[in-house]
Amino acid sequence: MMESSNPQKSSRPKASEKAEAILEGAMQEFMLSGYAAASMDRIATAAGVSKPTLYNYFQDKEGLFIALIEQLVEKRFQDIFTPQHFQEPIPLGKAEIILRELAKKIVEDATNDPQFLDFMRIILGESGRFPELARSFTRTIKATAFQAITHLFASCPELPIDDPEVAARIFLGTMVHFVITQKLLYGEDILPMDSDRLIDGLMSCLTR
Amino acid sequence: MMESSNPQKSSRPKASEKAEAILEGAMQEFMLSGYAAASMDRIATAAGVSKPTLYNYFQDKEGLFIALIEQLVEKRFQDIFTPQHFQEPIPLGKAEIILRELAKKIVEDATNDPQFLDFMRIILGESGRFPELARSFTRTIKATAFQAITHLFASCPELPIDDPEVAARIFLGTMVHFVITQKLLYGEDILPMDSDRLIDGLMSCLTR
DNA sequence: ATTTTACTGAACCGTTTAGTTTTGTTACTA
DNA sequence: TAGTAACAAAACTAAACGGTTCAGTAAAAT
Repeated sequence: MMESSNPQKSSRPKASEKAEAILEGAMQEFMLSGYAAASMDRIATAAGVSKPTLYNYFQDKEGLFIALIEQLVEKRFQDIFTPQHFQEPIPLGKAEIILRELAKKIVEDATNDPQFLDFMRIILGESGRFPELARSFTRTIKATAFQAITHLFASCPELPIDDPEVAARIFLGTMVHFVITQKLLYGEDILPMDSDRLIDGLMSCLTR
Repeated sequence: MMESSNPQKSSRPKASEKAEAILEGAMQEFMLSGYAAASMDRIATAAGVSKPTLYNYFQDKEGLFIALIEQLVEKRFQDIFTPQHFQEPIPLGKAEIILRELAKKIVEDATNDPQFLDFMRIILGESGRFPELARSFTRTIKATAFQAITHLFASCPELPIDDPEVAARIFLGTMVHFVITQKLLYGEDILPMDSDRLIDGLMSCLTR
């Protein structure tokens, strides 16, 4: 009977593949236009799917948007927190190195992955009209990052940190604000600042 | 002849008042709905002005939006930088007090003035589609804040700061990121943190 | 008293929107 | 081979959009 010997052509795609294609099209469109200006027709076209099919997989525009952002939050979460940066125990003397790598990674992510900037823009810009998505982002990504960095500061005797939670806030705040200012708000052209210089100053101010 | 004994009724409002009313209506609508979802009809209604009048004062939706944001950038600039926080020379021993007040002011502004949060959301969320507005914000507000704080760190011998520019980045980054996380992204409910505790830790980490 | 200016309110234009329905085609299945 | 389920393509609805036009009115200037 030879069912579907050729999986790439002429055989019906699986349902999950359709949903994935729709989410991919939605990502393109939502990231390019924002929520309000995004068009369901363009999403369907970008996904290579008809509009009724789109509405068969997702209830409406809002539902598709929420599904997309939730998926992106999870993906970002795994991108950031799967590496071995956050295993215990932290070898003695390694904490500062790990922190420096982490700081560098934040800047590099924002520099090399334009999708990441679009994602930040959407989360921040729509946080008023989609507070639950912002909360999901905060609970999942921000909270985990704070925990990991706090742990890093706390469980390392070589770093005489009075208040590890506050140190984590200073660390993440400095780096995230740097990325927002330089990349999201085009500060690179207006207020140039070498990221290594900032990281050096930040570390020398925290690890002491 | 008794011209216009009653200035509030029956006399034609000045042109500048109309423009102001339109900008006020535009602020309500743009802050509530964002750029794309804002409606020119609703702006005209909110401003108490007919649509042709609206288009008599502003070329189109984009022009009105740009005019509004530019005005808000200037207003915010004056709100923040008119006070006597940034006069020279800095009296000896006053630098740390000024910095603490400034940090407190950032948190209080974000807490008490919901317009400020809406403004941040618009600037960040539309920075991709209106890069010139983001640049204007960066040039006017961010750059001035960096300069002032850098000056504060630099010209005060009691603070042994190696790199005043970096210190300013750490200071502003920590406080702005705190506001973004706690207020814009609802971190207050998820990751509670007392602002005084953060400010204490930040100051003890910077002034040493 | 008359002209000029500024405005309103409503109708209107063409376009676009989210979302639905209808029709035809294609692949799988009994 | 007939039937079914899934799909694309297209047309469609009803509403909203940005922006314009127009007739009429009231205040200001001459």
